[in-house]
Amino acid sequence: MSEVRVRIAPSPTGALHLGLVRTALYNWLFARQQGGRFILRIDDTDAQRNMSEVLQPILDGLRWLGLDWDEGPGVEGPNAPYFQSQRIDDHKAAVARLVASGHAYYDYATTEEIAAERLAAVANKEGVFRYSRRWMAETPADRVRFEAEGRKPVVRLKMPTTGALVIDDMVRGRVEFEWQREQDHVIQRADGTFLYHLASIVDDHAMGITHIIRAEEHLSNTPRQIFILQSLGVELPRFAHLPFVAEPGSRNKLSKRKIRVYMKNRDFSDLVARGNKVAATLNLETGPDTFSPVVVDFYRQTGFLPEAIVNYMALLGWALDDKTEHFTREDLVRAFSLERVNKSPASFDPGKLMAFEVRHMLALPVERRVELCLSFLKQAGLDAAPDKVAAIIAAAGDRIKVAGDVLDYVDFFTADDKLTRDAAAFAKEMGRPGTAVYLAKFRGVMASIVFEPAALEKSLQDFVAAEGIRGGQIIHVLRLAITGKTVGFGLYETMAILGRESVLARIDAALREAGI
RNA sequence: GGCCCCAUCGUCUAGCGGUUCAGGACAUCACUCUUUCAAGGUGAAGACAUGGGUUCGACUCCCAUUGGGGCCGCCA
Repeated sequence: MSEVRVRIAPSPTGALHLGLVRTALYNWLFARQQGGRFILRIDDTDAQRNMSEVLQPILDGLRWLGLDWDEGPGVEGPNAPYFQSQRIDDHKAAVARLVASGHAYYDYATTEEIAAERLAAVANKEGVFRYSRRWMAETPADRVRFEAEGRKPVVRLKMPTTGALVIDDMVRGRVEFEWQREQDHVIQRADGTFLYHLASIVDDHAMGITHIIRAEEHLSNTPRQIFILQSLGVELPRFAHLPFVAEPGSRNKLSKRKIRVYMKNRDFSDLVARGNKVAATLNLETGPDTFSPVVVDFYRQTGFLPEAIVNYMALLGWALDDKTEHFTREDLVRAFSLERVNKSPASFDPGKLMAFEVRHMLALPVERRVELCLSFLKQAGLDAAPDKVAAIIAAAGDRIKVAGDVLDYVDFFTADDKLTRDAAAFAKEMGRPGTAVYLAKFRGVMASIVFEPAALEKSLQDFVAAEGIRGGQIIHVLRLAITGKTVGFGLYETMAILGRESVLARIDAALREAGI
C-alpha cells in the first residue's frame, strides 16, 4: 500500500472562501489520519497578475486554521514547482503522447463552425452535442491542407463513443456515465495554452496524488479526466466528491457575491454586526470581498478561534455519531472518515458556528483568553494591565464570545471624566425622587469600605435596609454612573474591577453631569 | 434541453429492515432564577417530500413523480 497523497488546488482569488476551507479540512484530516501527505498546489494561469496579492490571503488563512501543507508554496518539496503555470512542459508532453497514441487530435474547426454545429444540435433536440470531427486532422497531410486554408488547430480529446464508465466514488458510491454523452473536449487552445482539465489531472498524476477529494461540482468532469489518465496508461487515483457548503437556510452553493441576500438571515446579520463593531473600533478595512462571513479572514480579524471554525466546519457534512460534537483538532484526526461524509449539501449556519465558538472560548485557560483579548485591546491603542483584563474576562463569562468582543468593555480603561453615558437612561434614573441623594450618600459609604465584591454587596444591602428603599433604587443609577450603560455584568464585580478611585471619580462626574 | 448528484425537525445530523408513535445539537417559545444584560435550571413545540412496489414487517431496499443542486466553454 503506497503512501496516501492528497491535495487541494485552489486558484488564487484573493480570499479564502469557506467552501475551500471545508474541502481543505477534509483533505488535511484524511492525510493526517492516514499518515499521508497534504499538498497545496496553486492552479493559476499565466494571465494572472499580482500573484502575491491574490495568493497570500489563502496561504495565511490556511496557516491560521492550522491546515499546514507538507508540500507547496513556502515549503516546497520533491514535486516542485507547485504552481500550475510553471508546469507547462508536463502538459505539453502529455498532449503530445495523447495525440501520438490517437487519443487526441488536432482540430481545425473555427469557433464559428463549432457554434453552428452546436446550434444545429439544439435545434434537432438531439440532447447532447457531439462534434462531427469534420475538421479533425487524421494525417500530417490533413494538417498541411487545413493550415493552407489559414486555420489554426486546437487539440481535442477523441472520446470513446460506446460503453460506460463506472466510478467507485468514496462518498457517493457507484456512479455511471455513458461515454457517448461525453464530448471531444478541447485540451489545448489555438494559442498553445492548456485547459484546466488537462493541466489539473496531469499535475495530479505527476505529483503522485492517490485520492482526489474535491467538491461535487467536479463529479461531471471526472469522465474526461479519467479518459486522459487511461489514455496515458497510468494508474487511476480514488475519487471522493464532497457535497457543497450551501447558503444559510438553502441548498444553493454558498457564494461570496450574495452577502446581501444572506443578511436576511438573522444569525448571519448578527455575525456581520459583531464584525463591523470590531472593525469600527479598530479601523479595519471592511470591503465586501474580504470582510465577510463567507471568507476566513473575517473570523481572524474579529477574534474567532481557529479551532472553533475547524470543529464547526468538520461537522458540516460529516458526523461521527449521534452525540459527539465537541472535537479538538486531534480528536478529528482520530475520528474522521470519508465513509461517514454525507452526500447531501449542508447549509452554513452562523448561529451554530457561534455556539461552537463560545464552547471553545470557554474551554480555553484564562491566561490564553487574556492573551487573545489583550492583543485586541492593544490594537485599539490601549495599554491594558493583564490583571484587569483577566478580571474583566472572569466577570464577563460568555459575554466575550470572540476575542474582539472585549472591545465592548473599553470603558473600563477610559479616563473617569471622559465616560459617555446613555443620556436618556441616566436622565430617567436621576429623575426619580431621591435618587441623587441616595447616590451621593452611598458614595460616602464607599469611601471607606473594602473594594471586593462580597464586601460591596453587603454594604449596599445594609445601605438599602437603613434607608428603607429597594435595591433597584440605587443599583441602576449606580451602574449608569460608573459604566454609562444600563447593561453589563455583575455590579459588584464591576465596581471591584474599577477600584475605589475610579468608582468615586465616576460618581462625582455623574453627579456633576446631573447638575448636583 | 441532455446527463449526473441529492432528499429525516427551521438548520447540522443519528438511523445502515423489526429493541424508535424517530435520538442529539444549534436556533425558537414558555416558565424559573435574578441588581441589568447574558448565562443557568425546568419544560414545550418541531422531521422521515409524494406515490407505487419488495417484505410477515420499511425512515431504512427498488421504481416513478416532485423538488433542489451541479456539469454540459478555446473559464478555473
